[in-house]
Amino acid sequence: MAVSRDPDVNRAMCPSRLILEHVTSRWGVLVLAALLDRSYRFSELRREVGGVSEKMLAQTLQTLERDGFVHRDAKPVIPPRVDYSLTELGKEAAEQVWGLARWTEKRVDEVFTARARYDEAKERGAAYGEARTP
Amino acid sequence: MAVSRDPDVNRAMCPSRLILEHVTSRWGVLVLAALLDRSYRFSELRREVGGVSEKMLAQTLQTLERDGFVHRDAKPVIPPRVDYSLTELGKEAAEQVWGLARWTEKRVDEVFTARARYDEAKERGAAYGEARTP
DNA sequence: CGGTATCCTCCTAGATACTG
DNA sequence: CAGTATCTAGGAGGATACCG
Repeated sequence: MAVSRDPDVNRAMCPSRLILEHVTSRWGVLVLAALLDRSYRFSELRREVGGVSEKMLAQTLQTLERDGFVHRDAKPVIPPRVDYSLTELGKEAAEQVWGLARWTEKRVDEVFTARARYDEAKERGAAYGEARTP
Repeated sequence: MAVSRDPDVNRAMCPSRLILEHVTSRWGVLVLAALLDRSYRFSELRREVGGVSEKMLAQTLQTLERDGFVHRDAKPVIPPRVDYSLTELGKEAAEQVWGLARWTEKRVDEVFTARARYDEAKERGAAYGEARTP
């Protein structure tokens, strides 16, 4: 039988995996981090985050809104004005992922050192010709 | 100019983003969580995690090893025996992501409620025919 | 301003087959 | 047992154009 066309459904063997995916997604992390400071308008957020396309920002915000992390406040004025802010749940989420992000930044040097060591070891292995069969 | 063919290079505007991606990746989370309990052999880990292909498990382990989170201990015996365990850095990483995962699990009900509310609101919007132009 | 709709291009996960 | 090599479908995400 074919699996569902909705990727969210297929990966949802564990539902929390999906939520994790949403909040740790490339733009999800940055959006949550930005909104932790204050509320933002769409274009403002786009500039703040930097490098995100309209499509991806809209998609990210919709996902986060649907999950109950972000509140969307669309004012019926012309020109349109839409403000995004964190819900209480979203604030918790943002603090969690931001905590992880901060930890990661703290350890980035150690990771780089580890990588250099790993790559050098590989290099040496290749140099001493350990059973390479090309 | 063309950007690099290595996705890790392109996404690395922020190096910590990459590390985050490695530890929160689909299988990364589960591998770290498993190794938090004890060390595992390759096939053992494959069974424990469940649903992971050999290729993806190998790739995940290599990435985590390169980042300095996982220690690979290959014993020169026949048949081969390779044990994987967490380094000190990896233990920290695992605790961080596991913390996030636990938080997510705790809030999964609230997220589902939020989603139901969101979907229902969309439904109603469509039902009352608000300016749909198909 | 704040989005959608459409197209299009890579990337990546997974399946399969093979090796030391 | 513990992986590597190769192939492929399809999904993620960017570019572009358009709408209310």
